[in-house]
Amino acid sequence: MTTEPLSRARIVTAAIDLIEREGADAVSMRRIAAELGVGVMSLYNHVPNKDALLNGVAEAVLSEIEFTDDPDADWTDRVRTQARAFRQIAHHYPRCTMLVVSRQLSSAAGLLPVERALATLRSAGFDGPDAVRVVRLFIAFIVGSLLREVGVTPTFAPVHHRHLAGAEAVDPALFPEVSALAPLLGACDHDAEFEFGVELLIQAITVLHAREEGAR
Amino acid sequence: MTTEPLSRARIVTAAIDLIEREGADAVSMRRIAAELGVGVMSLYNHVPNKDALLNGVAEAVLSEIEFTDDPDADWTDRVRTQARAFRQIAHHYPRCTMLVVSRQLSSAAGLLPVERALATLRSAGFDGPDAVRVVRLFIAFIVGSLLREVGVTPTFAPVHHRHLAGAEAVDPALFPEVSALAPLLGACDHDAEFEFGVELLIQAITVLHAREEGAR
DNA sequence: AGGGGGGACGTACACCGTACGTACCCTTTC
DNA sequence: GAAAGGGTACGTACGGTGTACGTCCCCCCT
Repeated sequence: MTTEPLSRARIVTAAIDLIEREGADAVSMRRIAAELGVGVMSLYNHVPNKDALLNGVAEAVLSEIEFTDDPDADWTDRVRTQARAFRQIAHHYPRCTMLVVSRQLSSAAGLLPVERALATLRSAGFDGPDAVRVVRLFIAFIVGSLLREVGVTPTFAPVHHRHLAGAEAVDPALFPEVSALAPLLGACDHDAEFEFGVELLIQAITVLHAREEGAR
Repeated sequence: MTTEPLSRARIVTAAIDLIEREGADAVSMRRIAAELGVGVMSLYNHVPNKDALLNGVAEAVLSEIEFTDDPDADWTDRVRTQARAFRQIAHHYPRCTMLVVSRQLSSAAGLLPVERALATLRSAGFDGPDAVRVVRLFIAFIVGSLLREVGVTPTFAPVHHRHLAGAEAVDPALFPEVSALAPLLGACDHDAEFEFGVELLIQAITVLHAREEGAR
């Protein structure tokens, strides 16, 4: 049996697999070591501590985003594409999403998406401050969307037909709107919801863009 | 000494205090018990387990949002006000924000904000599906903003002048835009950033609103 | 007065992250 | 060839965690 040498990369991918298979709570150094058929303390030869390992996981996931940027396309299309690319994480690594979103990584992995977004906006004619503002707006929207999609943020979905028609659903007297719109709130087409948000944002920054062009 | 009887409420507020004082990592059943001058296992007479306790914390924080809704105001003003009210949590309980945002609570506490938002939008003339979409859009934006504000989400701030002018900052060859805009990325006026986003979103849904009115 | 239920508490267990010491192997140097 | 050195794997051990379980005591109700 060719037991290839332990390495940071192997540890990180083992952690990712474990998280996707059993959830973030299942992650422990012992568990990962067992997964790799290795002593617990051997991990520490390649990773300073658990926290750094989780940062590694976040970076690895983040750096798998495929940015196929076509510089000739319309800037709105490029923005659309980049936003969708970012959202891919939630599909490829649903249970790692929380991790990616909830640790700030000062490494290069985290900077690439920003670089691309800024380049797109700058080349479209936005000035520096506006480009930064718009990027932050998009990131906030995408992060919030991913969290909802991953099932973690308050979807604020009502009790969602707890199994049967649990009569204890929502008190229509206290929450008239919520209970009236319960069917809509209970279901969520994440794709459609995301696209709606992206289009709305793009349209909004388009008028910002027009204003800048006009002022020029 | 009038040692008032242990209660779920007392436990939850002790947890909130502890989190705000020492951060979420400091929370342990033993720690909270010590804080209350009480045996560890006594807590379990009022709270089924730690997870439920943290849910209680999230609900308590969430339910402290002050919604002073003026039904006579312009609907855009009401939306603005509600968005800002939600953001207040980040200021009152900065270190609890992550908790509020990262657990889905199916209790009534989580439904109130949605109820208010839906009511505002419906009374402004949005139909059901659009109202739900818009609420979700706003929640995504606000959640994402709060996470950034609380310092947890990838601000994607570059190395932020690590102490001195650390020459290892950002490679301008790899990240030209990021390094060019580093001063802007390094600083973030959260208030301004939030207002920018809210105004842009409101403006965007205003045209959606106009379209609906026109079709009527 | 007696009985019963609920709250407070101590002990115990399985698991966690990781500091530290040890044994091995592989490479480099004489 | 031998010796020396460094990096890797590993076991043990410590202080911490959540919580299951059993015991005690007090208060209230009959």
